[in-house]
Amino acid sequence: MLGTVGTMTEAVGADAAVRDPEAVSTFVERFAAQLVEAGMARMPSRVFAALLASDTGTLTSAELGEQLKISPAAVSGAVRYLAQVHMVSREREPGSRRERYRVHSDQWYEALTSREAVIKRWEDALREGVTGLGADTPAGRRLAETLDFFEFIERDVAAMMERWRAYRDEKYTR
Amino acid sequence: MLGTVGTMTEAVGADAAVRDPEAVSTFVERFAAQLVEAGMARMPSRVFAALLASDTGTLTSAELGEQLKISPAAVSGAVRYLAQVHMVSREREPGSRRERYRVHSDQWYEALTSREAVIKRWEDALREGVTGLGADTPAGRRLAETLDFFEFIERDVAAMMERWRAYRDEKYTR
DNA sequence: CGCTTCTTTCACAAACTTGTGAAGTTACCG
DNA sequence: CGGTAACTTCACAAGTTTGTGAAAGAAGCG
Repeated sequence: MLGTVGTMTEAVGADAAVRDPEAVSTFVERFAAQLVEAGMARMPSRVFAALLASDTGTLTSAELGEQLKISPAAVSGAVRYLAQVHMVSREREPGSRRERYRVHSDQWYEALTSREAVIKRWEDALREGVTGLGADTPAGRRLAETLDFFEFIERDVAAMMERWRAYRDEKYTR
Repeated sequence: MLGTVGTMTEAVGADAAVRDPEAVSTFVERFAAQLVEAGMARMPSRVFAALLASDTGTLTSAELGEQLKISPAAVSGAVRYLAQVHMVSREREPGSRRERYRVHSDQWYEALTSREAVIKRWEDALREGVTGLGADTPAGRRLAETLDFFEFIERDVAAMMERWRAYRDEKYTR
């Protein structure tokens, strides 16, 4: 498999030719390393970084495998994860078996910051804790305040993202 | 459930005696599980949750080991990590060999949200990427916008924490 | 000062995670 | 419909991570 592209008829964009692969690789590995440090698994991190550094913001499974020197299986696993957490979306160009993966700025900022599901589950655990330990105990009170904090953050982050969009529109769509 | 409720003579603190260990344990394990899911290692998560659920907000190494059924070595490792990321502080009561670990709300909120070091390193990697790929390339532009986003977030999170403190003071210190 | 109590360090076995080759599945294309 | 390109699933070997017991290291106390 991977019998070197040959036919460039596909992947129409193809201005990619002159990009310095060395520079791309350097960025990909460095940025991925930071994501790993922040807790993300290795392959998803690398795949995501590669997409970020692509000109169109999209890559096919084969391109990812070749660029990162990993098996199709690894690409598949990484992409499944990334799609699940909404950091990339998958598209299939009609009339092809190839899948394309895309990083959509708007979308992944949201995914990154909102982390809503995560916070929601923390809140649930805290709420149970307040009930279980008693809202009138010292520990219960501490948990309640923590819960309060998360609820505050949650509201405020939404507002922050609004401000970001406004700021960006002001700056870029002009 | 609640098997041995018998020995309530220990835990000298007047009202502290009757805390239901079952309820505490349930909270600790559930909350810790959420922390683990969010990327934190297992032992630090459990130790932190136990501190959160304690009445005074402090526990000794021995208490942690007993409550969580882990070795002193495990406690030591977990606490070292938590102290490093400023989620707990260590204190030694004068005239004792016992170390006490404390969760200080103010402090760990900051630790949780600021994540400054992390974001800073992401920004560095992105900045290098913009330079390496060229600020005038499509990919370079994408990285620049991402960098822009992080810089925005960073500024805004600081303001958000201010608002939280104001809100909390309004609510609790009265 | 030496004893005792508590904490930390270290080496290692067990458990888990990761990425792979290979087989299996899906769906375009002729 | 059959061929085949592309993606996914599976079982497993290699590599990490984790938590432990044992030994070493601090530090109050007598």
